[in-house]
Amino acid sequence: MRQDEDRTYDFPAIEARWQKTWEETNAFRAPDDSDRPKYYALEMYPYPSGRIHMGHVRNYSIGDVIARFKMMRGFNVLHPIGWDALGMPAENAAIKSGIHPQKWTMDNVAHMKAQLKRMGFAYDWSREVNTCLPEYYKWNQWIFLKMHERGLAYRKESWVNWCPACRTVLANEQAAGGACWRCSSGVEQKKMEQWVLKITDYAEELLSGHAQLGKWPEHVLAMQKNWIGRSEGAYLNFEVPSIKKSIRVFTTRLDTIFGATFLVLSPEHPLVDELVRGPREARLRQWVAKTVAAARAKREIGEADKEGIDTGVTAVNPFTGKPVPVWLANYVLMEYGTGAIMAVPAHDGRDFDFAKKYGLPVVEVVVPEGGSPSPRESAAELFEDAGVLVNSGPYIGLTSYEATKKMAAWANGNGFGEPAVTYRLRDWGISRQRYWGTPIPMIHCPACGIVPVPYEDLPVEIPYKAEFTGESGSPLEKIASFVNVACPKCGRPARRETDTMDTFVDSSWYFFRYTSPDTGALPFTRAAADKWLPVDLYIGGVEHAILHLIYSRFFTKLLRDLGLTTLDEPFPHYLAQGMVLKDGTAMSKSKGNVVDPDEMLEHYGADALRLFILFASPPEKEFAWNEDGIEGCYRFLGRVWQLYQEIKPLRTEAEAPASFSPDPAAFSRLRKKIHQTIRKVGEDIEMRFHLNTAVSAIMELANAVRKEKDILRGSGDGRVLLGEAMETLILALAPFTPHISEEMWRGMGRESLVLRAPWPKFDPELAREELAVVVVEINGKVRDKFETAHDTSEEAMKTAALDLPRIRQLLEGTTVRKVVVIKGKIVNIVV
RNA sequence: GCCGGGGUGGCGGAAGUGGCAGACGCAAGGGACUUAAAAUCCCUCGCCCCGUGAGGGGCAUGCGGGUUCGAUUCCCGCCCCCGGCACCA
Repeated sequence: MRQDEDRTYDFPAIEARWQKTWEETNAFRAPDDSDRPKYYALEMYPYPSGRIHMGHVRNYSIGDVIARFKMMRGFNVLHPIGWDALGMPAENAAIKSGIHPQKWTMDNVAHMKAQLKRMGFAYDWSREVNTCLPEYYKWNQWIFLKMHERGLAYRKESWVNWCPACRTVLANEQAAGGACWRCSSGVEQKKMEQWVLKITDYAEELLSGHAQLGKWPEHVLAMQKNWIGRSEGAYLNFEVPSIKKSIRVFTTRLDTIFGATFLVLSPEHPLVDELVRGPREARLRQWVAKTVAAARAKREIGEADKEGIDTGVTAVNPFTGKPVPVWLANYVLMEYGTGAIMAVPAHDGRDFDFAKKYGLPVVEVVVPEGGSPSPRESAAELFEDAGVLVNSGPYIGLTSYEATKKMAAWANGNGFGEPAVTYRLRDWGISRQRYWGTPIPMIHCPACGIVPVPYEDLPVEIPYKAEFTGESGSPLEKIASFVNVACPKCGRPARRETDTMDTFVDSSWYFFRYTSPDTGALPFTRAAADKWLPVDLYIGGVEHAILHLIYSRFFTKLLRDLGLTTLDEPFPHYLAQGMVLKDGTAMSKSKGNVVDPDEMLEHYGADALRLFILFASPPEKEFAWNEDGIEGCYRFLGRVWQLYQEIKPLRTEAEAPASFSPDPAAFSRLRKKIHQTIRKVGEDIEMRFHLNTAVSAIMELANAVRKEKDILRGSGDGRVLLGEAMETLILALAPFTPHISEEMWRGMGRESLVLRAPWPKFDPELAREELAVVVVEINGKVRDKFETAHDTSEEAMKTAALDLPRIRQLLEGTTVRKVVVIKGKIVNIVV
């Protein structure tokens, strides 16, 4: 760790000075009425947990480079920030230390805001959004009421994911893998009534919308696609004569229907109650009760052994007319499809395992083209692909594809089935039994039922006075003044809903609010949204690939259908930033490997920290922290500062000493480097987002200046060029290290801010190498090289190559069989 | 199991389109300055071999094949690592 007296440049003073200037001049304000083209740069807003961490620093540094670069490119840049300020940590802090969630949150916001300012991020703070303020969450409630009107918000009793540690319900997305997304506790299953948003209405569009997301990382789209889980197939009804009802199944393999030797229902299936009646009822009911409980518990951990029981009832296979036994088993999920399946053990590993265990028949009905049925010993040997049908009555010989089509038509025509599409995606449960969230604006009236809070009564504010005991149940339930309310319909005493909303509701539309943060009439104004959206570049951690990013897409489509926007997709370009690691794992308090940004700011300053975090690794890759790296970037800035100190006075000094003569080679080398750097840095930032290589190109320019400066300072032309090189260096650094860049820009005699300076232009002619280096290979191995004009003909290149002394020597005694010449690049001699 | 993404020096990483592999930085070693240290500056730096030296040669982008005058890049087959989903019918 470096000592203060070692500073090669006074970053504390420089950074403070420019942060003050930016603030005083509202330098980052994005006017709504500018003629310049708009650019909306957005990074995921933070949860105000207390302090910013390196993940934030990385995320926001990447976004800041883009925002500042676009400003220099002449765009009217909207670069806002805000706070995802509702959520459980605030409430947990209240339980632990007695600080009110509001105070805790607002104090954290104040602290983190100061930290972000010390990083020098170019935010338009006039658009700051804070979701824990009633003026924000009022609109969560407003949107919820609109959804309720349209039947998109409804109440549902169901098994829900329950986190015992957080003591609240979780959405499926938040309980992926059976673990709470926030605290990693094992999730339990509980039957509860809760509020649900009908995201499944948009399942198809969320999937087809991917076509518009060409600038998203492949794997994020894959994850979403997976999550939505679209599945094409058919519903098919099996008559059960004994109860005069039919069992409906969903299958994607209608072509295997002749091999459906039994049906399996989930023990939670609604027909179970009827099916179990009869002589074995007691035993069956006991099995069902046991299995439901066990399955609920086991599903958290993973795979359970397949267990089942025969109901003794038979259904009729509608294609064969033959009876098939109806079983109940733990491996069929009530949540997916219809909760019942037709089991085809010959072509499905799970059904096969089950059939083997209980001695059920296996009938092979599909074989590979040219193949024939053969006994299979294990699930791994099964033929599970599409093929050609056998043992399938009138469909024998058809391909799976043809058979599926004909069978679907036949089932449809005879009224016992139809084509269908199902999704894995399920509706979004948003009820949370917590205090520090948006109150769901509903009232339970004994007479009128569930009544929405009238729009004019919004917001339903979170009551300030509450008890935070950590006991089960929401603190809101115990606040009489909150709970007791007159029914808006009949005026009689009623109870207010005490569930609050999942905070992912807040973050599903905050990017709209930034466009008109002060409007009181609607969540946002149509004009502002139309002007600024979509977000041109959205940057954030890939951990939100399915949660936040799918909810936001859903809300955008919903808001569109409410007429508030015309937008289909909010984020056409998403840059998934990689994780910040140390010692091979993610930084986290529990692992004790956290590097505090404040400490780095203290020792190296914001510019060095920003530069390092951008230089060490490309944005989408993981970034491994190491202290020596930031040391190196700090040293680099020190060298730039030295160059600036040396070059600055050359501009104003008298004529260059005549005793030196200009060195034309050095002059054109540096001039070329200047133009190449402008091109490379601009392209790396704008086209490829390769910020690490942009930084290395800037370093190369600095190295070139250092190397040539002592020769060039001897002539007037050389001095002018050195000044130009220094200014290029400053401009190129400006998006990365804005403070030191402003300081040097001012020092070079420039009046306006460097962030207002236009990004420099390069001259392609000057950026071009004047001579091409031609590599000469013999049998693909480099043997020599020579320089020549770019437009040297292939014939001349060949002659020149064969004439090189070294090549002539090496070719002695061999026969040249072939010579491959690529203009301006290579001559490969094959012998 | 399925779906995605990766394997390049001691390390982080470069190499838009098949054409000099290892840019830039870190670490390391040597040197200058210094009473000394820090800071700073200069030089060396993929591995192996031959040569006293200048220099020369071979091997190298996870492994094995293929296409090509030429492959880190394209194709086929394996191995390993990371991420996501996981009884989804």
